[in-house]
Amino acid sequence: MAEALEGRRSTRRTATLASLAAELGVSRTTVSNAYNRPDQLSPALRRRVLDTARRLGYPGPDPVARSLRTRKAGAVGLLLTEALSYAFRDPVAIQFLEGLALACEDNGSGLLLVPVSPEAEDVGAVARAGVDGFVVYSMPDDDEHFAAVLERPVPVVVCDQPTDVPDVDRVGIDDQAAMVELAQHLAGLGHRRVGVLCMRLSLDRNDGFASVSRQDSARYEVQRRRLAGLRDGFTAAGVDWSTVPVVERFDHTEAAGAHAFDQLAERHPDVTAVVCTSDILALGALRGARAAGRDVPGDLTITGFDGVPAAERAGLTTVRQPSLDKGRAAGELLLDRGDRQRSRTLLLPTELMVRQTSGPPKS
Amino acid sequence: MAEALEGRRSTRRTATLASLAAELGVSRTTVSNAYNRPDQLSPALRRRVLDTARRLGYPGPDPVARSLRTRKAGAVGLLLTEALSYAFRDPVAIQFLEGLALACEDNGSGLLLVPVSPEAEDVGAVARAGVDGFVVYSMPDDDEHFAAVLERPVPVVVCDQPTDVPDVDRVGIDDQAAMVELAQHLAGLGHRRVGVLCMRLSLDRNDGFASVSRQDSARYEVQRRRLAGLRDGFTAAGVDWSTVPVVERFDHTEAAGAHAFDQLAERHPDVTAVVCTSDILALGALRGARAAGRDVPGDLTITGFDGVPAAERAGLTTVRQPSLDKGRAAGELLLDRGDRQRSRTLLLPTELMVRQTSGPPKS
DNA sequence: GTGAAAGCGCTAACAG
DNA sequence: CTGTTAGCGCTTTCAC
Repeated sequence: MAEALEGRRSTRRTATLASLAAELGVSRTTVSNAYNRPDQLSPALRRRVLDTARRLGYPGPDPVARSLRTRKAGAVGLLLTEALSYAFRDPVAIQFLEGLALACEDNGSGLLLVPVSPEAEDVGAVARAGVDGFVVYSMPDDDEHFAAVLERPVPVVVCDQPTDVPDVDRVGIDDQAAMVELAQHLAGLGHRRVGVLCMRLSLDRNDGFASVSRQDSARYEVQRRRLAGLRDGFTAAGVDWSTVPVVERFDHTEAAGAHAFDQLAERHPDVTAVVCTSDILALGALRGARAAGRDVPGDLTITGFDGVPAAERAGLTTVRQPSLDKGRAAGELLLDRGDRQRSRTLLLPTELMVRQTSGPPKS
Repeated sequence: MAEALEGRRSTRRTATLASLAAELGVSRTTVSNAYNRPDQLSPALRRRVLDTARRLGYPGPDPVARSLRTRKAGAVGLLLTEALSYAFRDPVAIQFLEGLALACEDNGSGLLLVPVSPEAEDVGAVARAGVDGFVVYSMPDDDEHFAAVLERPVPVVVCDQPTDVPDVDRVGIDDQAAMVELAQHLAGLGHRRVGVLCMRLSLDRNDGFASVSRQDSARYEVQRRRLAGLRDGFTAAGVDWSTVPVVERFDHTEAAGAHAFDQLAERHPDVTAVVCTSDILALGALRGARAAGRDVPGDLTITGFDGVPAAERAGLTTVRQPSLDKGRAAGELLLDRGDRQRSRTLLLPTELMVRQTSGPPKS
């Protein structure tokens, strides 16, 4: 980045507040006031200062120097699970971003997307971010970037995962309870032979079946809890969870969902319901199932999680979560003045959306 | 923002590089080197420095102070047409963002979304952004925020509009030529009675027909050029452009597109083709047309512009533009070292995608 | 209404 | 390999 930006425009690095003051024969204070406290000087003098500034090409107080002095950067840092660019492919993340952006806007704060290189050791980006606080979106347990955030002496708000971090506010949903509810819905319809499609459970790629022990030790708390909710709900309905096939996918795409469905269906052709831990996966599964000639919900039930717009269009039965509200709440939690006593946790409501991809089992 | 972030965590503002050095009995340089130039001191000493830092709760060099000293912020600022949050609703903007994020990632730069309040005078946010350069996405002519960006002594890259800004690089497409091609396609099919749906042409809301003079004086250059392209293309086919109805919409949503279609169809029921200057509008028009019982493309042709995923799914005939590439190119143009001589303009290719919403006129 | 003094916390020559 | 010297550009009491 060093010389990268040494361009045409940047060469006109010219006047400073001090040189302007000298030129005008006034003190630096006065010039500073002209910009920051217009009421502290006569309008005439202020006008003179600003005019001279323009003539000298003085661009106004340097933002970085001001930040150093005032001890505030005017920006919120955002740390994301994946590469920065991935966020713009995931509809849930996009909605979260929109909500967060809204909160920042209201506050006049900038939103700094912290570059987290692919698998980078480069924790440096976190240390180098000039921000007044961090919002951390859905990180795996024991993430080093997150650890780096915690090192910084600024407030932090986590969305979703990980939970139970001392001195850190959090906003999320009750993933486990939401899944219990979904399981009850399906069990109520009569489903007993179910299969599950879930997102990655650890940092190492495992595109295939996930054992119960792998499920329980998942490094992604959200997935762990969603699976736990399904286990609780189905177990209560008399299903032996250890017999329930869970297929994991590292990539979070519809294609992955479709392929995971094939894998599940091949080995367990008898399942009557496929529960997916995300809408994207479910949408893919739906496509895969229909491509395989299955009738949904006629002879197969498929459900998702998240409540993205595409799921609604597809009539997918799913659990809706307020992604945008999570973003806004995270921003507000970070930026809101006031009662910042002990760490707060905000759990937002979810809603089971029964639509057209779930029904009673065929037989 | 001031006290907003004075929280639990932030109170542990403690050691500085200087106090650490004092504690260790070494110079500040040494401590600085421990962080920035590990090769400049013995591993043993470095370890001692780092250990003591941890013990004292020293979080490492303050990013803002470092930025002041090194004269680089490590971040790129992004200025967007609308409120920050709008960007996350527009699929074209999202793709642009993704591309830009990719370029930033590669460079290890942060991406700072500059908060531009709704209709804010608050140009201050631009002045206050600690960034090494700005990417400006599709701004109207004579925008004051953009003007504020130009005041800053840093490099600037504009995407799309406005064009012809001195000393500023630009990336975009040839909107006019792309529309000429589309017009030729439609004229070739035999369409002579056409109608147009376009995005806002100025900052004041005008949800209705736009006169030729309003078209020509549009403050949004992209819309101006797309309309000009249509005019050129259809005029060449013998159409009197002054008779072509152009319906404008301030909001860029499918609902607006559908409603605009109704408005057009009511007053000009005889048009055989509706050309929209964006896919969103076209998707809305398509919905409106079908809701009105029209057969597309049977008795009505509808086209879009942009090439968003939803347009592909809908089989919409449109002009595809490489939104992601534009974002990446903008980032690279800003960050790439090297030949930064005079201002560069990068025009990316577009492609006419003839799909299932265009066909010969009915009669 | 205006100025003087005192750094914010850090890095970068350049000596040693 | 380590320390000295000089600020980066600005804001902010606190007197005048």
